[in-house]
Amino acid sequence: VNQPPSANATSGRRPTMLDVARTAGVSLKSVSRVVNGEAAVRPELVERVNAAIQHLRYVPDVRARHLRQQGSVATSIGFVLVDVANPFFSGVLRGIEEVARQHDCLVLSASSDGDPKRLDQLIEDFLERRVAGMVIVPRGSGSAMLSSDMMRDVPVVFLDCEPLGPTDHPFDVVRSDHREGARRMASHLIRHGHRRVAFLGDDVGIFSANLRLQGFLDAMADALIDVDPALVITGGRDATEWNALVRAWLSELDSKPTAIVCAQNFVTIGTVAALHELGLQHKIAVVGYDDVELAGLLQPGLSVQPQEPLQLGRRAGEILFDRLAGFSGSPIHEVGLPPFVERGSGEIRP
Amino acid sequence: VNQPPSANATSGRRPTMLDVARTAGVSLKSVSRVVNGEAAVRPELVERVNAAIQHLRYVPDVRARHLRQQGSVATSIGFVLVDVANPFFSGVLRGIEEVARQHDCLVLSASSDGDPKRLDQLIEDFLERRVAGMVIVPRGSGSAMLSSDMMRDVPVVFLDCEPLGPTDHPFDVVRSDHREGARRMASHLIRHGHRRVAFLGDDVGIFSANLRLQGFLDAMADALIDVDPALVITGGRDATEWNALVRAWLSELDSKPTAIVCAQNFVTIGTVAALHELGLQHKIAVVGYDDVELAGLLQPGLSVQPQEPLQLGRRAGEILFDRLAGFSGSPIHEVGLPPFVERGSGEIRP
DNA sequence: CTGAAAGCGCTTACAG
DNA sequence: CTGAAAGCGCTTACAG
Repeated sequence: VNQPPSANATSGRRPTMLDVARTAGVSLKSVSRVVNGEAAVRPELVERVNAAIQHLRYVPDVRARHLRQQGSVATSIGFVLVDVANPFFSGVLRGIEEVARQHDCLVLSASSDGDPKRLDQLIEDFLERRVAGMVIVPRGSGSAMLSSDMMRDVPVVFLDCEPLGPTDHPFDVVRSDHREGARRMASHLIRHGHRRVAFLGDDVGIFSANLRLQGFLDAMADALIDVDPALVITGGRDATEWNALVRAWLSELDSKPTAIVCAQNFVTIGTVAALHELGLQHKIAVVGYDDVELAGLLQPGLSVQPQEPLQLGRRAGEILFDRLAGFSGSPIHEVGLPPFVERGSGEIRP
Repeated sequence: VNQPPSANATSGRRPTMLDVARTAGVSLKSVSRVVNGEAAVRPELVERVNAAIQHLRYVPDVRARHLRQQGSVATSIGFVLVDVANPFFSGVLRGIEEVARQHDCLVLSASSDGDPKRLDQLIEDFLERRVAGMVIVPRGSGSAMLSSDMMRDVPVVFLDCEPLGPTDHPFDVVRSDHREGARRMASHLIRHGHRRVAFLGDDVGIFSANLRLQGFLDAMADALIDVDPALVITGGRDATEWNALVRAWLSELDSKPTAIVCAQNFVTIGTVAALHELGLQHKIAVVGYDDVELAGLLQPGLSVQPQEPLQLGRRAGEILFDRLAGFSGSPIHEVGLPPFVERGSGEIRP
């Protein structure tokens, strides 16, 4: 697409360090010294080399550099997330990126869509590229990678989820307190007089979704309320599906819920839209896990249990780079939860 | 963090192809053949090699592979965006990622925050990692990279923006029709009876923001309306800043606008919040560039000129891989615009 | 069908 | 302060 530079020795291929050395009339090693900013080089040589670099538009090849250096410096890390188009994950990515930048490190990211095969494939892809470390959202049970020792020598921080299964894992974890968050949401509704409280969320095969359901059940049990199985719904994939699902569900139901716990941002968006379309937004109380843009401007305002995606990403990044710097303490388990936000929808009484 | 595998020859370092060859009792080249799925290998050898690979948990090093292969296959591409936490850009990233996946290619992405120095730094970082191609949002005037021939041999697709300046560039472009979109928004408001129409947007030093302002001015000129400079505001950085800015601006203004064009998603969110907080949401008409989550559930619903981030990303990715496959037609300029969406806020009359 | 040698672009370890 | 040689982990080009 672009034109090659004015005639020089490197027609076609990119100039190499040897090309620079020849142009500058010095040895390969001297160029290497200049490129890496090593002190002990005669200023006049530095001049000549830099001139040659400028003239040839030489850009060093970090892949070649690291082939010999082996893993001495981190040049890129990997982030396996579920879907980068979900604002929760893109917020986390931004947080990781900020920490990586401080270490002159770039982030390779990819969406697994919760498919364990794809998750494993991506982890392998990252290993093949020799990322210095990985942040992984291990959603998708049955991952072979997570249980193998394939990732030895590569620090891993689990974010948002942990692998399911009985065995403990040796990795660091950064996530919100899914169980306590959901418990808090449900008991908030119960405290406002509700007993027919519904739970809408992702498949319970998902670590975070499972804990959130547990938290919901905790609150119901604490209040001695029997859970009506007809009020526990899972399986929507996006906001559009949840909208349709909620409308069908509410219209078929004999005894409607007076309050709903939405366990995730897309669930919340679909459900709130459904309630508005049915004209029930002032009748049925709703609380959502994850904050949503414009939530405060709805009528009623949407009460939520927020997460702090940017902060989660930063912490995961910091821990990862601590590991890369040699920190070898026992696995870190950072499980936090910002305060619940009341905006109206969660304070509707039955 | 993790334990090394049971005793084998590669204590400490990752196993190499040579380790596999020794374990399997074959030559280096035979392992290479098996790893790359070349046909002409005796089945029994394939067995032995695969067993050794399993045993050692060997993962090939693609960086070493490509050192010799040079740019024959694309293993990663770069995406320089403005802010991955902005849903517009994360949607685009998702679209690029989908196309890259079809080519077994990973995406390296990074946020420039619109800083030209950072933009140049990121482009250089990507070149150093020898990405096969790049999608770039060239926001930030004064980039040296974009005007140099530093990127020769590396296909580049510009997304959302193009470099500012008099000179033409030889790169492909995928973006929405900023000027026409904004013209449409303003003339929609004018058609509903407004003459005091305000424009709130990013700095005019930004390609897209500039065009959107032009489109606004086009519509005003077409309607023979003089633009009041007090009604053209730029400079907010995020929704929170825009909210404060709009409230201050509206309270200081003698003659308020009856309608507002918000040129970007964060501008829209901040402005709509400000109007709601001032109780003016039914008094002043608003239209926004970019669709926003929950926009349809507000009172009144938010009318927008949407973009299709996923689609933009996909097209940029497709064009990039066409170039990588050898397509050498003249630069592609894809400038599209989905239909305007009426939801109420843009149809308020003065 | 299999393998020994040279080379990709750089760094390390060593000698001057 | 400078450079020639060996090597990082793989592939290419060639010979058998």
